[in-house]
Amino acid sequence: MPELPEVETIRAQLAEFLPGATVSRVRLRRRDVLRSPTGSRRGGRNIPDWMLGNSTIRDVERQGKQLHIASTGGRGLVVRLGMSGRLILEPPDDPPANHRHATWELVRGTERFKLHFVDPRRFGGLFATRDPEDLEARFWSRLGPDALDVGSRALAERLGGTRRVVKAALLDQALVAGLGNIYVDEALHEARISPLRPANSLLSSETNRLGKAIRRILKAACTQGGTTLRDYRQPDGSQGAFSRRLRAYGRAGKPCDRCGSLLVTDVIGGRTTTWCGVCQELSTDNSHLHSCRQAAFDEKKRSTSSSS
DNA sequence: CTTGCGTCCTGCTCGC
DNA sequence: TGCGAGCAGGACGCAA
Repeated sequence: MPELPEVETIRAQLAEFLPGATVSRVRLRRRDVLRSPTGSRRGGRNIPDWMLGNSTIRDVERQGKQLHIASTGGRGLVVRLGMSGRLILEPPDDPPANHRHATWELVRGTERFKLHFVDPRRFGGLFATRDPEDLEARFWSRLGPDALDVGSRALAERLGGTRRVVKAALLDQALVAGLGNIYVDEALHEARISPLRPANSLLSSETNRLGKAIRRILKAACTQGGTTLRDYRQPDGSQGAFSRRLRAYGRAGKPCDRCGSLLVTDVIGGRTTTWCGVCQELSTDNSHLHSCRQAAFDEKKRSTSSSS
């Protein structure tokens, strides 16, 4: 399930191969995967144009979880990966994957390769853009600041503007762009903030911690090539290595690695959420309690590790 | 306007 | 061993 670090990993790989290459042929096997700039799912005779046929790739950009493949002529293609979407660079002798809804054949000098858009669950899609202004107006202006380097002040301002629980607010791409279920749980755990806190109840000390946690975790995950769970793969087929560093997501019932309490789970903001009910505090004025518990936990850890 | 919930879609896991 | 139910989740539409 690609979130910002996964999409950034994909962007970086594609940015090595695509710029300078020309699209010699396009195939769209499932028409409803492509949306024209008017929103139509039927591009008619324009499909090759909307899919960048005969144009040369200039750059591959990212904002939040959205990718944009820009051509030198101004047109572009926003790629949303949704849940199960993948972009696969296919060496000519690679076995074909199922659910290849779109394929681009690319040429650069004597070099030829294919790029496939694969998306079994079809939550993702391709969105044609006419030019950079169109991209800005219909896509990127609707996203909040990119989570990879969101400032703690910007974050505080935006969280302060909504009464939703902080878990739901952080999943909203218009508030901050790039977080999904995994990294929201990780960031809230690291920042010791309960997912149930109303977003506008956070103190500035807490939004500072949260901002730091978001940036640190996303950067670490980018370095590791993302988190691989189920569907996600890099364009070259390799897996991300961040999975084993998850401390909250997917660890319901297991001990919190900060205080030892068992992590709890519930549906919050429509998404399965895992957190520590003890050290991710629900109220604002008991951080002293937290530090006491942590000291006790550290003490316990020291004594058990020294005795074994 | 803001907020919350149902829906889409397929593949995998779990339980009987 | 086989099969069906349940779950996973990003974004959007609609309702309160």
